Amino acid sequence: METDNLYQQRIEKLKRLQESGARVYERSFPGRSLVRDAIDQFAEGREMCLAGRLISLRGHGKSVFADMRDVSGKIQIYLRADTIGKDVFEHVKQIDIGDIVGVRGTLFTTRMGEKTLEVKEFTILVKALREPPLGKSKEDQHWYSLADVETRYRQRYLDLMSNEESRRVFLLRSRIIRCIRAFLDARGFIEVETPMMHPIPGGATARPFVTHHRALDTDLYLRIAPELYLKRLLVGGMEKIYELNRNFRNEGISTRHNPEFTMLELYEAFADYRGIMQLVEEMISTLAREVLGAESIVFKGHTISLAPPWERIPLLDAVRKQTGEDLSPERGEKSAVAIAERLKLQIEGPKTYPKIVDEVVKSLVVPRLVQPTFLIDYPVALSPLAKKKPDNPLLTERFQPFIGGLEVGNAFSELCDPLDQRERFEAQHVDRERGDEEAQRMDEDFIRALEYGMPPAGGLGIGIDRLVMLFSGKESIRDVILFPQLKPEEK
RNA sequence: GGGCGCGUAGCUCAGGGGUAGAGCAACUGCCUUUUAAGCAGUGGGUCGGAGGUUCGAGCCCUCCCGCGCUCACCA
Repeated sequence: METDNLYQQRIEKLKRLQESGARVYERSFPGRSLVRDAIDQFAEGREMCLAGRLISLRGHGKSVFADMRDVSGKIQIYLRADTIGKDVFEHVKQIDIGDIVGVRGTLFTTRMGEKTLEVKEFTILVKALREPPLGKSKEDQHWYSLADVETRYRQRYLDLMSNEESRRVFLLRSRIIRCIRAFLDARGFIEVETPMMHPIPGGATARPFVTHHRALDTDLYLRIAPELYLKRLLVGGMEKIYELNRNFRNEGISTRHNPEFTMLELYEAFADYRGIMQLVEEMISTLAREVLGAESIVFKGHTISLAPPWERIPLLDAVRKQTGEDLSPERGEKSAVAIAERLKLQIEGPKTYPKIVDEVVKSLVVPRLVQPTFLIDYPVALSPLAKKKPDNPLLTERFQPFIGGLEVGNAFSELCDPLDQRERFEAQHVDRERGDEEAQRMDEDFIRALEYGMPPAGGLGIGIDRLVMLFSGKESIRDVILFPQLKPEEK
C-alpha cells in the first residue's frame, strides 16, 4: 500500500470510501442546527442534526469519539459500531481530522460529564486531503497551533481554522464595521458608493496605483481617497453621507500600512470641525461600549480611556511643548529648515515647510499621544482641502485624532471657496514641480463643482484597520486584514 | 534599500563541529463512555538554496532566497 505521505494516505482513504459506496462531497446538508444550540438547549435524549469539521479523533476499536466544530462552537460526537451499523462504521474508520461531516443522533452526557451527540446517521460531506494544522486543546488551554506568520497570512484559512484568537479578531472587525454603520444610519447619514477608479487621483497626498482602460484608451488611478467625489455629492444636495470602503496607496508596507486599506469617510453639511470632533468622540466611545462592553482599551500595555471629551491641542502648541521650537507658518520655510537641522531630522527629498512640520509631528509628537487626543489647527500648507481659520489664514480648521500613538483619522471644515481651492491646488502644483510626488493635483472638474456652491460642511476620514488594531490590541495591521499584501509566492 | 533576527518531519519546537531528535499528527495491532484517551510497534528529513573552511558542517564563513521586527519611505 502506498502510504509514504499524508496526502497519499488520504487519497487512499477517499478511494476506499468511494469504492464502498460512501457518498463524499455532498451537495448540501439541510436541516442542521448549530452546535451552540445543541449545547445551550441540551436535553438528554434530544434528537439533533449537526454538521462541522472534525478537529480531534479518539478511536476505541468499535467506537470513536470525535470533536466537531462549526461556526458557533465545538461539540463531542460519539460513533458506535452497534448504533450506526457495521457498514457505516467501516466508513467511520476512514475519517481524518479535517473532514467535514454531517451527523444526526441523540444528545447524552458521558460518564465524564461531557455533553455529547451519539450518532445514528453519519455522512462524510467533504473529505479533506490535507491535514489541517490544528493543535490540541482542552477547555481554555491550547498546546500548539499554526504559528508561522507567513503561512498565517498567505493561507489565512489555516490561521482561522487553527487560531481562536484570529477568529476573534475578524469577528470583532465585522462587529466594529456593523456598529459604525448603525451609528451613522441612526444619525441620518446615508451610505454612498463613489468610483474606485479615478481619472485624477485626489483627496489625499499619496502616490496612486495606475491602471489602463482599454476601451477608453486612458489611464485610470485606483483611488487614494473618495473625498472629492463625496464633496461633489454635497454640491448635489446630499447633506449627510458616508462611504466605507477601500483606498489604495502605492507606498511602503509596514506594521501600520497596507497598500489597500479600509477608510470611513463622512461629510456633514452645515457642520464644522468642532461638530465632527464631537461625532468622533461619540462614535468611537460608543463603538467601544457596544463592541467591547467597556469604554477603555489596552494597547501596547497602556490602558486608554476612550470616554469623551478627548484632549484638544493646537498642533503648533504640541510641537512647542515637545521640542521647544516654534514652527508657526509666519516664521517661514527657512526657520523651519533651521529647526529641522537643530532637531536632527532626516528628511528625504525637498525640505518644504509642510514636509518638515509633518516630520516633526510624526516623529516627536505623535508617539506621545497615547490617550485620545485631537491635534487641531494645522498649517494651511499641509491642508490643501481644509477651510482657513477666520482669525489666522495661515492655519486651517483641521484636526487629527490620535489614540495609542496611532493616527486614526483626519478631518476638517471643508474648504468650499472655489477660488481659494484653485489657489491651493496651484500651490500644490508648485511643490509637485519641486519634486514632491505626493503633492495634490489640480482637478478642474472638482473646482467646477465647487463653483456651483458646496454648503459649509465638516468632513472626516477614519482608518478602520487602525481602529480594529486598537480594539483588538494588535500591533500589526496584517493581523487585522484577512489577506494582507505580501510578495507573490514563489513556485 | 540599511540594521537586527529567524528558516530543522505535516504542525509546534529542541539540537550550536563527530550516527538528525521530541511532542502532536500519520501508519499497523489491541481497545464500545474517551477527552492533550491509553498500550505496543512502524514510517517520515536534500536541516531554505548555492558555494567555501574542515578529516568531518543543521552547527563556522560568503553569497542568494523567503519571512518577521526596525530604520528609511509612507498621513
